[in-house]
Amino acid sequence: MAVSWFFLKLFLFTLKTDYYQIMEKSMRWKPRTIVTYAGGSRVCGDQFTVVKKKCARSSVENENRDFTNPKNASSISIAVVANVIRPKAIRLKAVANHPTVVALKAYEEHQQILVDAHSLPQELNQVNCNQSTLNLHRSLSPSSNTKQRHYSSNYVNDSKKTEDKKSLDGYKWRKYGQKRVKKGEFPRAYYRCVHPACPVKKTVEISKDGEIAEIIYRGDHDHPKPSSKLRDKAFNLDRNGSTHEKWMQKFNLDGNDSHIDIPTVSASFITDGREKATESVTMSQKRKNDDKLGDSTVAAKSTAIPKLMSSIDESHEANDGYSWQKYGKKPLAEPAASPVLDGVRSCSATSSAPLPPSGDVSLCRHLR
DNA sequence: CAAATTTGACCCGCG
DNA sequence: GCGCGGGTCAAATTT
Ligand SMILES: [Zn+2]
Repeated sequence: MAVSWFFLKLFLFTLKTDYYQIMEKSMRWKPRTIVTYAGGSRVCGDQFTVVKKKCARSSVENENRDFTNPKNASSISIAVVANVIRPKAIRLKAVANHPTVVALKAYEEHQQILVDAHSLPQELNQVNCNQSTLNLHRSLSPSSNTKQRHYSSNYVNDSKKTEDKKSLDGYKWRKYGQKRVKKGEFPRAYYRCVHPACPVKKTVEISKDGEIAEIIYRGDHDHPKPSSKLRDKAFNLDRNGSTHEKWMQKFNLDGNDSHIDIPTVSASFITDGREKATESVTMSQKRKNDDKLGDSTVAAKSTAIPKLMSSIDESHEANDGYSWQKYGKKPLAEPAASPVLDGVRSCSATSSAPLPPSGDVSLCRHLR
């Protein structure tokens, strides 16, 4: 009872909290020593070791892409984990038929040009839950063996022609792994920013039915967000063409980059369950073991990094506008009769370190 | 050929 | 000590 009340309170608080505020805070991650890998490069601390990779050819089946079904794109969900109080998180779910969402949907249709999902105007991106979900799907569903891409009809003309593969968040990522988590119910993809030496990583997760999408950002970009000419162009075009205003007006959207209320309907805590300060040691240790490159400068000086989860991810450039590259993937489907899936190490050692000064209650989880 | 993904194997903290 | 769970690695593939 008490707990419920508490949650209710928190929920109400959340409703009042400006979405942007949350996101902004959430993006203020703590810098830390990094041990990242980008493409064939490995970055340890300030060092940069490049590891060349070979190439090969063949075709591999991947039936783990069911969740990319376009029909799932219709579901709108937003998950934002904010460490409001502490390294706890809050999950927000958007109302599917909220005016804003509807407007966005209409706006999309209105877009004659099949603008890449990544190229929508920023203010729209920031609240386009539906699109966000879409993007998630795409993000998690690279071309399948059937060479088919399950993109929404609105975005068929995909990013392949955009200057890069930036996600809505404005950054470029490289996938480096994918796993089934939570009893295999949810596929989770791991991405890291492709920017050299950038420590930021993010994990994207969606439920089987595609209703819940979560994005967890970890780390802090140490570089500016790459610009998106295409997006800017599309935005300006429309804006200058008067249609922009019309639409914005019609749907009561704020034409400026000001705040747009996110239709929140539910909130729940997400406990990490691993909020102990243990990463510092374990991380460097693990690295020492793992690093065959002989890096030992991994001073994993970690301080608790709150966790941020948001399906708005790609829709909120201000938060993560960096570039990422995929550099791995995990099996999603039941490895039929296949050997037990190997476990995966958990490194999300989050600590309960004090919150950042500036009242930075944010959300992020420590990055190792 | 290079860059990006896919994937099964690894690693490791934790219960 | 054992196994699970989750994050990464890195060779194999795909683009
Ligand atoms: Zn970055």
